[in-house]
Amino acid sequence: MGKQPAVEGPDLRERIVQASVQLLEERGLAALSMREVARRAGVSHQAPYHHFQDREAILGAIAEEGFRMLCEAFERAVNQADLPLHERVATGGRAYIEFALAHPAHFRVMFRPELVNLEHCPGAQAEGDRAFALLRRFVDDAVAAGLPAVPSKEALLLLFWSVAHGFACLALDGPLALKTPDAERAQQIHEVTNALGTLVQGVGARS
Amino acid sequence: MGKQPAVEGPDLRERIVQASVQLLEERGLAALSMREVARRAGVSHQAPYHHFQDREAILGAIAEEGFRMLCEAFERAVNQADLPLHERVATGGRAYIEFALAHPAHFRVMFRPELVNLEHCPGAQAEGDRAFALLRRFVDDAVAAGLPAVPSKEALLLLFWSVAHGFACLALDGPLALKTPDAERAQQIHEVTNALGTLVQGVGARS
DNA sequence: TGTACATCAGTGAACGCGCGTTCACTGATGTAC
DNA sequence: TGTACATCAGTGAACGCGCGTTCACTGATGTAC
Repeated sequence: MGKQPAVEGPDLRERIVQASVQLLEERGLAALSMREVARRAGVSHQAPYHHFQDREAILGAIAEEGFRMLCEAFERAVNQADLPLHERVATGGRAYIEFALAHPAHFRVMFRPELVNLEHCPGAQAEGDRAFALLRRFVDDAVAAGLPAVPSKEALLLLFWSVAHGFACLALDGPLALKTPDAERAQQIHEVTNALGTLVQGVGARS
Repeated sequence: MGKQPAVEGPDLRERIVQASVQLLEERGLAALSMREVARRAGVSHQAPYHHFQDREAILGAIAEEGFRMLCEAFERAVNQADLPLHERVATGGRAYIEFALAHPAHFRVMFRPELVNLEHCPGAQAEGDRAFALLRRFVDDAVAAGLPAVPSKEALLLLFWSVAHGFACLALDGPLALKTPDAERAQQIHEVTNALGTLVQGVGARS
């Protein structure tokens, strides 16, 4: 029971998501219509409606996939061999930024509630919460390792998040996208995350 | 020569910009069409074309206005009475964030080159450069006041910018927009900017 | 001073286009009896 | 084992809508002579 009927090629649902991501990266949000997606996936313009109620549902699936990838990348980076605290902070930020630059379409969709109301997309909501929990644990660990929680853990969390998120936005869509040649981007990421690490180190954490 | 013909009410050009900002704040980018803007400004759907070639030109005018406002707000905040360095850093960040939250439509348009190619909008380009120059001078002053330029001035500039920009994005469009009630927003802004100030202070700058 | 012409902001009808949406259909798979 | 029915992914024609764009027009202001 519930066995799927045979489908030619990979799952159409998955193909639609892939086509949407590709479309977003090439031509941006405004170009993402149900009809264009169907065209890209090589099916009739009605086919996508069997898998997604509307555009927002497709964006929700992309956001879910994005949060899952971000969780993986962040966890992998942070759980590396025992690093000193300031390097762990720099590494975590780097993982976030590199994820954003490697998956621009996912990243843009994940953080715009006007596009994807997460309440309509329980899967994306859950993955987003998981990512947030990882970040919270990261800060907890940092404080346990000697970082003073000044003025509060919440503020530190927001500070770390803001640095990584802000740089990602500036590099992805902001003026940095034009000002900095791609060749210097990696260097720039290292410098900014190291600057944050240095500040963290300076504030008195030596673990 | 070149004297403008009489116009009923305020300049139509200005009314179109205002209507566009209002439309962006109420219904977002996707709702901004030339026809809808004309409707809001109370003129025929062709009238806006006498002042703006297309949608991008309107967005360019909004970006220009936004950069001008940001320059004003930032300059006012930073040139206040002599503050110790760490407070000057916190104040600068606060000005940036508060500008973004007070003028969401302007802010969103200013930092998306896919929407407004600044090369097509020399006015916006110039104001943007001016804002960037202010930021550069802000960092120069901080370094002159004792902040170690580690690993480089560029990196410090990007770090400060990223913190303020990242928080603004998260609060405006990101998950923070939903998670944090408006009443706590001001407190949150203070905490984050103070956390940055504390780090700056800890790194050895005492001016 | 008047006359004739140029300029320019704004109007309103008409067009073709891509969109979301509705609807009747096809054809394969699964299920009841 | 067969027959009859249900389900469900995908098709393709048809619709009304808002959009950008083209075009001929109006009416006020400015300019040449």
